[in-house]
Amino acid sequence: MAELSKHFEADKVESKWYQHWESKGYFHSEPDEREPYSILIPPPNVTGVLHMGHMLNITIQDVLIRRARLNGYNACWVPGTDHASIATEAKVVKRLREQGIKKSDLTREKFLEYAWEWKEEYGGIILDQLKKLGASCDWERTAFTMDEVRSDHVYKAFIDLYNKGKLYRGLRMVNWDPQAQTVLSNEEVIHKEENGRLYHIKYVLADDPSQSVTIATTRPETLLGDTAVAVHPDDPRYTYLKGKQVIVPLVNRAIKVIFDDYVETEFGTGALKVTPAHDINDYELGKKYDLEVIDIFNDDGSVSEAGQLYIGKDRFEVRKLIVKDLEAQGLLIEVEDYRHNVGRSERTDAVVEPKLSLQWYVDMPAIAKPALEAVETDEVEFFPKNMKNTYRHWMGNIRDWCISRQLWWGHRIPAWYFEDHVAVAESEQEALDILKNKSGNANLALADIKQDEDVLDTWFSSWLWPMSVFNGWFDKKEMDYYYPTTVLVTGWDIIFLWVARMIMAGYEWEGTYPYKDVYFTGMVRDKKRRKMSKSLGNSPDALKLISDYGADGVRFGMLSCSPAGGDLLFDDKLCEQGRNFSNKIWNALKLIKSWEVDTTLDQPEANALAGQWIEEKYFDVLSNTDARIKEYRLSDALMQLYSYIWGDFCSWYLEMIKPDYQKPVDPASVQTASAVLKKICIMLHPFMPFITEEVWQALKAEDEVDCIVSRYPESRAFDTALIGDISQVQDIVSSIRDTRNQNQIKPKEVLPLSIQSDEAIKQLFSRSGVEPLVRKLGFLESVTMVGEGEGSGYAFIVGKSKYYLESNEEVNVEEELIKLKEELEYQIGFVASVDKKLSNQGFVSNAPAKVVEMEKKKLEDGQARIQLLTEQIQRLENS
RNA sequence: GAGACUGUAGCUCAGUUGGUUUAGAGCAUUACCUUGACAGGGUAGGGGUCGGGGGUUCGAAUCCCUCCAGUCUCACCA
Repeated sequence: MAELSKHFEADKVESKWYQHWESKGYFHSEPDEREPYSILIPPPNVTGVLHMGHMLNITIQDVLIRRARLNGYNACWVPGTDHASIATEAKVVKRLREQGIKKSDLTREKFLEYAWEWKEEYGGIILDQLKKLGASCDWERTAFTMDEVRSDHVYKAFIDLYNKGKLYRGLRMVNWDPQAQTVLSNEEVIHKEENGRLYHIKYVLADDPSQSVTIATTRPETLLGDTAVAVHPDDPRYTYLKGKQVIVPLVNRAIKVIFDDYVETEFGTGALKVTPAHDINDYELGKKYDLEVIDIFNDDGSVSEAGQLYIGKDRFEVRKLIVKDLEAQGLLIEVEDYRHNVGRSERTDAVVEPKLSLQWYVDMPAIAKPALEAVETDEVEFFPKNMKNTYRHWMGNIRDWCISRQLWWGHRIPAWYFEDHVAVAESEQEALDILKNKSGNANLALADIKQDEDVLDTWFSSWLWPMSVFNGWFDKKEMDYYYPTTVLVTGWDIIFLWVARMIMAGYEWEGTYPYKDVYFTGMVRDKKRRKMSKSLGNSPDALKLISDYGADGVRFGMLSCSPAGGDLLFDDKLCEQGRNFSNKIWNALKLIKSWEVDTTLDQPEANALAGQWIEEKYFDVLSNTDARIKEYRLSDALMQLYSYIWGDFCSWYLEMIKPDYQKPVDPASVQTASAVLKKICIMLHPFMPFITEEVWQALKAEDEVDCIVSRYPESRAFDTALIGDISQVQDIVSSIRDTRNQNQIKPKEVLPLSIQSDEAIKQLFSRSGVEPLVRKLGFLESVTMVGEGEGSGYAFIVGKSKYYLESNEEVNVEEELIKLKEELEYQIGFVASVDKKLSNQGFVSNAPAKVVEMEKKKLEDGQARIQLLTEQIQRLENS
């Protein structure tokens, strides 16, 4: 074998193995007789580039899928992207504009051509980036929400819901994004407190200009569309307004005054202007009092003809102008600063404009029930559990889902119109037949009917993802095998947008859940707990991180701070730790490989014991890790492996069996060390696939398979007595080191040790290999059993036994006494607390026998230590 | 406004139905050691009255009440 490099060279190794795995087809899955383990990627936007959230998400999914593969499941991880209507259309429009092309100059078909071009060019970038992280997705299955198979599902779902009466077209007040010029669902509107102003404006009475009423509004520009002023019926200040009309300033329209207890007398002036076209509450008032609805805005947020004034100017510009004009006319009474909630578009950040319009809706209460129950009963299990609360609350108050979007990029709504008639159909021809029927006009031609111009909300395709990726409605073969999938891994921020709707869709069409478990990851934040964002510039470059720390290092970093649900405070340091960990493993391999083997040597007892121990401990860790992962506690699982590999394997085990400098080693020890390191590779592989494959390859036999497709060792019982004994050995060795440390004795200066022998000690040292092991690790010349009162040198206590490290140095009696007395004090306190417990009759009679036993043992041990300490103190004082 | 969650070492967090040596881990920190596996490594240490206050219990970080601080979700009154 070629000389191993000083450090683990991640970049070379990663591309090498990824290509190898892919070319061997290890990531690909086909239904077979094995049990499936399937995961669907939460499809990232085609517009996206890899960011920290993806990295976390992908790493977790890859851990689960690689683990399933190693456990012998037929593991299938389906990747893909979603078409992201709003975001993608915005990017395409921008790109066209840069080329001097206006969207409005293009036909729908031409625009879509450009859009597809854009998608082909950029849509795959993020998937390629996932590969850099080591994602073992089945790339042959890569899906896109707008490809043919997926689209077929979307249309079918729409038509089916419509036919079942669970989808309708209705006139409603919607959230309008004037920048993207489309409607948004409630979930796409982000409400935040912002600084605004409350304008007090005077409306004079129509029949008596000397009298007036002053209203308060945050949006003076909407007065152009006012059709009433409202006050509370019991408000004594406004009784004079009964039966009166007031004049809308500037436009000079006479409107009526209405009296409704919706108005809060406390707020503002207690008088409210009513603009039914531009406020949801005003709209309700309008309906109640049959008010005129004047829509004063164009789709881009500029004032329309209906506004009469400021026509064509933007709403925020108009706000300024109108304030000035009101002031000029003496109608602006007061302006006060006011903090209030403003809704902005999640995608464009434009202030959302409430707007009345005709849109398509899904009747959510009609389909929510089974999905709510499924989560309540843990048929679909949430990790962490408390996400159930959030889910329950939203599902219990669910509102209809507005699914039309006034865009071109997406699935065009399969609805055709003729006059007032609507046809929802798979094809234009079918729609024509329906409309002929509905209108009673048999001569209706294709040219007479018109398809809806709008497309569907992107989530309307995403919610079908668990079914559509397997072509589930048109071919049962894969569907029956892979569905329901095993687990969904996603951020909690899209629980409503996506997760809840997917569960609903699962029950609506398949009668069962889309996945058994949902693992909600936290949001990645920076050290200061700020959300990672482009504008803050605090989001590390994902690819740079990988090149700096290696994919394994970054995976380690992401995982080691990823409690489910909580925030994840990201710090480069964690990746550095991961990189160092890779390096540590690499060097363990180097060490073992560097040993010269002498086949004539027998295995020393100590090495045999060490080998047994590290093997038993392996199975301890294996079963522990297994339990953690079942609960999706990946961070814990990884920490277990980290401390086993770094602590037990490298720091203890390798030191135990290490031959003296430049001495050869026996074949059995190398054999065990290699075998355990190989098993470590399998165990760690899901977390850190590259380093483990590399090390595995260096150790594996010619005819052995690659690490990625090998099998986990069967979990088995392990020898707890042996593990306990070695743990005692470790305690003894640590105490020896501590004693040296505290007394400035060189760590490797070879000294004799005597032990005041007792039953426990005899038993421990009767195990073959214990004595030489203690000698080797403690740098001891000899280990001698002595009787009570014998032994000299630095004394220390482990368990309830006394040890003496003999040294040529003069023992500093005074210092030694101080230490011993401190220790004695602690032990006395300890024993007192235990004794207090045990002398409490309530405790002894109520606590379980096991607990009482434990306390008695604590007491005994403590008392024994007190005795040893007291003796030692006396001895020193007398000397 | 309604609800949820969190508060444990300098930092990030574990602590499973109240009971395993008078509270654990990782990182950071301190001292010492180390030119032969290790972008360092090793060894050992210091550091917390578990947000405050009550209560239930033989026993509370863990259960209940209350206060304080923070985070988030949903809904929103101009």
